[in-house]
Amino acid sequence: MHILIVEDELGIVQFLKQGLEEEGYLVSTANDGSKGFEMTQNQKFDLILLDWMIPKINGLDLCKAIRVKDQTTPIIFLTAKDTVQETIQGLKAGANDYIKKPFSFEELVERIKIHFRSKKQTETLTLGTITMDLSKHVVLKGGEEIALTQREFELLAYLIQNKAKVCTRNQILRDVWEINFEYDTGVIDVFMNAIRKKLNLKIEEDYIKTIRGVGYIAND
Amino acid sequence: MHILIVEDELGIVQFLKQGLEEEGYLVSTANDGSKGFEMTQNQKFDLILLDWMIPKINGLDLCKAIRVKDQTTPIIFLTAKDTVQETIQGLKAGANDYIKKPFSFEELVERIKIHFRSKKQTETLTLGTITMDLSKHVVLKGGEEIALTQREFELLAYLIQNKAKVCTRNQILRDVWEINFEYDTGVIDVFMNAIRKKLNLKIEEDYIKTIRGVGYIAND
DNA sequence: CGTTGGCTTAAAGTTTGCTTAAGATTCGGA
DNA sequence: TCCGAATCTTAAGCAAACTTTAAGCCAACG
Repeated sequence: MHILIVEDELGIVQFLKQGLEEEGYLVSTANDGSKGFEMTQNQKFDLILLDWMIPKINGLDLCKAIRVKDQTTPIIFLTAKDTVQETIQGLKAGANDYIKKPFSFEELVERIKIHFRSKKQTETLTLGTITMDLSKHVVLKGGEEIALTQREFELLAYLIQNKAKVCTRNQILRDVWEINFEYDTGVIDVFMNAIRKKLNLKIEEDYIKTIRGVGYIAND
Repeated sequence: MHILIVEDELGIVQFLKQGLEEEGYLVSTANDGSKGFEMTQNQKFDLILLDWMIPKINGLDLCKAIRVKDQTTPIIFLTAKDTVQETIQGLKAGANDYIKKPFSFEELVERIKIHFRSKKQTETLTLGTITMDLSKHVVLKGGEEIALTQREFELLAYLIQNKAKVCTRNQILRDVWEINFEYDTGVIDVFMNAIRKKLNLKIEEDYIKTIRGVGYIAND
């Protein structure tokens, strides 16, 4: 995940760069608007943090300029405390989110994560000896490929993404089947059965446990 | 964590309420603006979800009205797809965040969590040497896992959540069994017995006391 | 010491989840 | 476009686990 920070205050830049790198992100910086624009045109970033008050080209115009060619990369504005008006303009200009200075670093990270949620698709998930590559749609168990159908794949991915948390039947229906009302015919059971069978889970590797009366839980 | 939902579409309300409750939040609802306003004046919520188009008082005016007395409680707007303009007005009126319909439930939960970050949210309950993790549905006593059934789990959690307060049999029946009329066959006794037995409570660690003629009380 | 309320136990009743198979539905290729 | 295969969904039987009832016993409190 590659983040671009466009900001002129050196202290803030260092603070952000270091913090985000510790979070595992690749971070590039630009200390003025035109430099920032140049960089966005030459390479692809996964997210852009944009200060409002920057030299050469201001944040708002830079945001608009980026949006001419690229409507998808999330842009988060860092706005000064009392410039709600400007924030609003930023949103109009195509920013996805805003965060007011002074902000807590934790909150910023959470905001960033939200915008990465949709990109999570490229991630690989693991559960014990099981590996899933979401982008390639491949499941391996101990290096051997397991053929899963679409729904089976989604269900397994969902459980792993919520590793160590109980997933209720309703939650599963809501998030995997996108059924938003109480309605249980036992589909989930059928799919759990199929997954367990295909993965050939032994007793000593019951990565997916049933919690009677509640739902299911995945755990290494 | 107590969330207020102000929304008139019954389907959405139910969907949100159930989902958020499963996430461990306490949820109250109001189906029009004036009801919503009344509720905010009479009690304190930790977060407010506000639809734009609601009867009696619209979301924008309600937001402004709430902000007269209360500038801190986070307000998240649920806005219709193509009303960016309105979203902006909402932000002006003092909302902290906005989310566009149709939204993914997962994203909503993430947004809510951000606003709760400052407040600590304990997902684990403790009682003496006993620990309960609600999301994992696990009970530990001195590090050792204790297998409880669904009802046993709920009952124990209820007692711990009401630590140091007497829970009458009727309250327990109402809140754990969801029986809202006087009706006692002695089920509670049976479950208390089972819990005490499984937790193997010694005399010197009688975390759960019986109050004869009244009910039960949990205390470290 | 008798009455009341709580504890304990076991058996009956109920629910839940697993499994299987058959009926829909979807999708791709001829 | 139509057909066949793969996938998804429904439904029903069964077994196991859980919940409730009920009855006898015991302890607390007057």
